[in-house]
Amino acid sequence: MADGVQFPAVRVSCQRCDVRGRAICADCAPAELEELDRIKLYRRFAAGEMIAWAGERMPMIGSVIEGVASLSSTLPDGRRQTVGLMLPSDFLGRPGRDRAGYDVQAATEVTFCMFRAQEFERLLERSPRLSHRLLEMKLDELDVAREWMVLLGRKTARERIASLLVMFGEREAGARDGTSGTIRFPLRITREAMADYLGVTIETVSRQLSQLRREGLIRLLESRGVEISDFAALRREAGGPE
Amino acid sequence: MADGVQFPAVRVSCQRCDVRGRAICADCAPAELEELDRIKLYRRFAAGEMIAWAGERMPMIGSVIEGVASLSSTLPDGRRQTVGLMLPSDFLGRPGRDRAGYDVQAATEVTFCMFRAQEFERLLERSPRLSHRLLEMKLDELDVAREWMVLLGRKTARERIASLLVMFGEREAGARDGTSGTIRFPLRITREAMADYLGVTIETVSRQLSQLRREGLIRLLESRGVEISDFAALRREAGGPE
DNA sequence: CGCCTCATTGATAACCTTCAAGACCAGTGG
DNA sequence: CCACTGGTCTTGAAGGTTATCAATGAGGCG
Repeated sequence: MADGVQFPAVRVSCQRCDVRGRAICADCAPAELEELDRIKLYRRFAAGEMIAWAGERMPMIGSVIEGVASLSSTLPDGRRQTVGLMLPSDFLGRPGRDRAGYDVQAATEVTFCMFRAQEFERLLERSPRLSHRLLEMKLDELDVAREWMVLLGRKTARERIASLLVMFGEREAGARDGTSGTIRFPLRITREAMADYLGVTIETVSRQLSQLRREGLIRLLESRGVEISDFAALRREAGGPE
Repeated sequence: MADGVQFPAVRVSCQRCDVRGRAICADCAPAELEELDRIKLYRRFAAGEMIAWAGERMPMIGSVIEGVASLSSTLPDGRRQTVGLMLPSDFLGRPGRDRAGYDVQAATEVTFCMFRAQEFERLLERSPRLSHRLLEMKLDELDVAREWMVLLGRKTARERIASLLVMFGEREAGARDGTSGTIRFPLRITREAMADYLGVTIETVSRQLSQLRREGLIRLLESRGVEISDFAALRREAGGPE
């Protein structure tokens, strides 16, 4: 695990935490929360910084508080595929394993709430609420991973881009279905990160975004912003259940 | 859940079960095993039979005892992607959800050890050993799913076929690494099932298998059998970490 | 035997990658 | 102030890989 040298550790009370209520600690009783509070540590990582390397020891596990971290695998010849985007409240690391299964990289600046793996595991054994919550979260991750398998295995480049925009848009605007108004939000991640996640090249990402722009489905704003005037129309381009 | 009309229910003692020791019940104490024994039911499904439909109620969950079941998603226009192959000992179903997330189909004849979802969940709440085991198994599934994302996102058709053969071969022969001798095993599933899992068409599966055969890396035997003389060579064709 | 499913093979075309060039921007140092 | 550099992004041209369409063969079963 890299030292976040340029970003010193910070202490924030769990009560005031942004993801309290939807992170691993969501169901904790006050006593459990207190225990977590005692062994936790906030740390920040700069955009692009590695948080862990596949196969290396990873003594710290924990929750993403803010920002986006990517999990990715690299083939021997350098081809890379992102297999998960960790967003605020997601739990990073596998209790019971002391080595990272993937490269973990901060895609944006990331604030991370860390626990020493061993201490956390001990707490996990004593707390059914905590382990039940972990199970639920990992089952959700499994569903997301499988949904992404459909995208990677069967969708066209155009549909992949549209799917990503829809996913971000829903997160951003709380835009469940009847999103009639105009949505505008920052993509946050680079074209390369998008390409790695979508299983295409950065050129294809760029071309498809331009194509959607030319067709009036989206507008590209500065500093990686996008504007979607007709969210339902974009969703139709995403090629289904999403 | 479809009625396995043509295959009547069977009772088998957990003690004599093929997957006892690696299924959900692996860590169970005798008392827990007895409880499972009481609420379980063996059922067989014919090859091709649907076990559950995505979005439909799925009142039974349980372990695959024998055979292969596929989890797959279908896009509105009919494109289909298999997102998981459930092999003997794998646990099918998500406790806490009463609807199936995917189409579940018997790819071969399947023997299934079923529990009523509600009864199983009650047991799960009372047994930390059971729930811990479930967590471990689902975390393994998550790793497998992510490994497959790399295949779907980045590997060539040739590498996909080779990867699948390597995966089956390892399962079959317990062929960890130093597999020097000739391996021979049945693929069990149709070309269509392979294609759905690999994110390619059946024609591509067929062509790549023929190509590998022409190059002497594999031999195609009757009734879907394959023979691999140089397993390490095939593994090299699979394009990496596997 | 006819019909069905499953599998193989060929021809053609579409889609996406690869290779290449250039735009834009921020930061740095002369 | 401006040139230079590195990183990010866009766009074009060419080529390769895989999908699509189509025909045929092999095997099982009524």
